[in-house]
Amino acid sequence: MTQDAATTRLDAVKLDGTGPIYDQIRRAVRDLILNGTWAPGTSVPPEHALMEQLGASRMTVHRALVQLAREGLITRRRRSGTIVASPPASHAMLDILSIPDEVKRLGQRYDYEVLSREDRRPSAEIALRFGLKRSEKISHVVTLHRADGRPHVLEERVIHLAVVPAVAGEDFSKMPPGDWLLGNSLWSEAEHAISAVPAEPDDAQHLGIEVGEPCLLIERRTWNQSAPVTAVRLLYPGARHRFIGRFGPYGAV
Amino acid sequence: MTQDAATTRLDAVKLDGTGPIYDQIRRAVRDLILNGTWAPGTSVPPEHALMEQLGASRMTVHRALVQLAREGLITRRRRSGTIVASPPASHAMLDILSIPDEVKRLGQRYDYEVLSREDRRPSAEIALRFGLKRSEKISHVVTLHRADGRPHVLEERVIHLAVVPAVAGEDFSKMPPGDWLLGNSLWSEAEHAISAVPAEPDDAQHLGIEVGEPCLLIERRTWNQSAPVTAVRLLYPGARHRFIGRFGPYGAV
DNA sequence: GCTATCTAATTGCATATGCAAATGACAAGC
DNA sequence: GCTTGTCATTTGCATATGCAATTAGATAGC
Repeated sequence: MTQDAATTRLDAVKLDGTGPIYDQIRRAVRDLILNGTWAPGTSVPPEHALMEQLGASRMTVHRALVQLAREGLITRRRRSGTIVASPPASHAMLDILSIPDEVKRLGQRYDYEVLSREDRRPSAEIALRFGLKRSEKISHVVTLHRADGRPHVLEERVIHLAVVPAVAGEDFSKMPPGDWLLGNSLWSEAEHAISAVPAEPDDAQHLGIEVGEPCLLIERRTWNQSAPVTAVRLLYPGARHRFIGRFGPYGAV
Repeated sequence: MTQDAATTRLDAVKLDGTGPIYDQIRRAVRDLILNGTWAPGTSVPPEHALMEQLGASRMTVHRALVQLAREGLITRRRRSGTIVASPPASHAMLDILSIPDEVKRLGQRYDYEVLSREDRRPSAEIALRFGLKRSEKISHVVTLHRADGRPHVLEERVIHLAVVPAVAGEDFSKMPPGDWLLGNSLWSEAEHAISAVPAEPDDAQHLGIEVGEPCLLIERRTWNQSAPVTAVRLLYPGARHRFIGRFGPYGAV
């Protein structure tokens, strides 16, 4: 079913006069998508409409849209028109991915348990671990994910209440925090760090492994327009997990 | 200094007649670069020349070259023309990178030592570890890299002699195997796997850590046109190393 | 109601044309 | 030799035009 075109207001597209016209158009549309003005699934005005609105030739508009399509922000089909793409669920080696999906892809049964949940200013320990200011109000959630009943990964997460206020009313009983955030927050940038660490006593108990056993630690922080959204530490029992990626010398294969 | 244009034979560009013309051109040029016919640093024929040779309009040729430039395979400058780019030394989180560079970027003094070197068919143990057939002739090299005199990473590598025959005459006294390969082989595809493992006794001794201490293991295999080139296991003391990457929801930031 | 057909909206592609911008090469002048 | 200026080459950008391919939606026929 086609979306209502009224959801993408044509006059929202504004050029900034710097650089080539096609690139001004590209950036204008890109920004409308990234800041959520044009939501995924809504339709982008057809080339003719943009052409008249912006006073550019169709080929110039076309060039901008083709490039956005190659970047994956929009998808285009003849006659149907152009719609805003949904951010890909997974890409490259270590994308933001859903742990339920990750487990199901391995053909295992998934379940999870929220071990603790606190909404308040961070303790000194948590502030240190996640690089927070003590004054920032956050939600702190610890979740254990299981595959076929066995501990799969231990997730410790902070969510910035100022950026994602809706989290206050969510108890993560239907969906673990990572998946809930995918649908309830926007992010424009992420940073990963991978390291190998020995399991601490608490971690070892939750994961059912020996203290000191090697674990793969993935620390991820995400921002939206430079405002921190969430930070997470994912602790995987090292013996059971590998992360795999494929690519070519110039990037994509 | 500009390269001799004679190194890029114009008649080497052949279209295959499938798909849009601009894409045929793009693929034809891309293949000439990837298979080494047009070496990095050599100049690509100017748009006018390709246009006449191929019987396409300049805009069509232009479109193909602009796209290749965006993909990073060529670099273009007005008046100077178009030259084949060198593969980027590093990109994204876990690219093929030079360990000397990695150490120097940390501001530390680099040195290395080749611990062993054997050119022959693989032992059962090595074949298992790298997924080789016992019949393939390989070179097996173990190298310890140091930063400020301290062990930094232990590298164990196999190189396929059939694909990189020149390795037989190289003793890696001037340059470690990874860096030597960057200049003496081509690759079109790579696969990484990251995991956390406990240090084995041998590893622990070389790295100066305790047996069982967590280490980050990076296993990388590279191919050129589906022929295996090299496989390497890089063992980093986990406590001292992290790998960091940054990106946005749609890929590049 | 269901299906086949037609129509028109929309993107995809290629060409031709013209001018702008950057700059390597060379010549002129000191 | 050195600097300065001019010229020609090459890429960058935008427009106008025309046709092809796809297909959603309307229409006609059963």
